[in-house]
Amino acid sequence: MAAPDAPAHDAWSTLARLLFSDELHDQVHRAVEAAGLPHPGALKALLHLEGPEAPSMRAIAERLRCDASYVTMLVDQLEGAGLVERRVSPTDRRVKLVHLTPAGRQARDRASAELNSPPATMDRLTEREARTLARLLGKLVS
Amino acid sequence: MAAPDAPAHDAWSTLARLLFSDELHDQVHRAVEAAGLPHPGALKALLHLEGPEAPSMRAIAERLRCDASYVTMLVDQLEGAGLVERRVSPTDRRVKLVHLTPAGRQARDRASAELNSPPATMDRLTEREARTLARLLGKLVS
DNA sequence: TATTGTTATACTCTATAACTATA
DNA sequence: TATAGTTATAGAGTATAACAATA
Repeated sequence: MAAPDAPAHDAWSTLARLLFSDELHDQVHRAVEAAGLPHPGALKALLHLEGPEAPSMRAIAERLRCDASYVTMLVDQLEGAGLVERRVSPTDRRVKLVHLTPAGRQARDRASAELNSPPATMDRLTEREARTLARLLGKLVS
Repeated sequence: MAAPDAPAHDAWSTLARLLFSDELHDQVHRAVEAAGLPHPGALKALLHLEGPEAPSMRAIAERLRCDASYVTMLVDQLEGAGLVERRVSPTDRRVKLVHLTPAGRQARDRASAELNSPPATMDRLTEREARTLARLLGKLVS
């Protein structure tokens, strides 16, 4: 563990505070509403359907770190809202692949735009500072 | 809303990804355990008791953006664990102020230390970069 | 009458266990 | 027999509504 006065410690603890900020909390809820979803769990599932491959129920459960039975309910809701559809896998009839519908793609994009739109406090940074911030954070997530 | 290619947008979307990472998710749960709390909601409440002023039940509800009745249950749990105590306000007998006990202060500090300890990926930044990052993030949270 | 906090209650989110169908 | 998904059920987390005490 880094010393409590190390720059790395300072940077990280500020980041951690941001996690608990009302700012972020509200933004998630706005994104949930923007996509017309019942709760944040459904949003998380929808955002994980980003890639070109339609994942299986089990694959979704593993990415979300939740139980398979919960994915059943989650996909039931999304399917009820017309955002996804289940298709039986051509290679294994036990497996169901979850495909985004056009409406689902729109909902996901709306939610994504809402989540990624910077909050008002971002105005406190100059353009140059924002660019620096993006670069430094990029090193942490890659 | 900022243009999707603006530096502010880049910075924030990277930040958002980081805040939803499993890394941070796991760290929160370790902090919850370090303080001996039943769930993350209680941790959030405990961390909001940081300042010198003991907040009222209602003030906590507003900061946590939850219902007052839930704060009653939350403070019941914290009080049952000996971490806080309710005191009737001297100026308004309807109001109850929530004070940290010495044990509560210790628990909060343990959780805080766990939450603030930087993960391994922080090593990717030089000391100078970390200092810059801390400064820029600091502008966002103050 | 309006406000603070509590109690009683109900709803939502998530997990465990037992079951069906396919491999 | 083992695996993918579903159903039934139970538990935790959170909200709503009615209430008591104080202002």
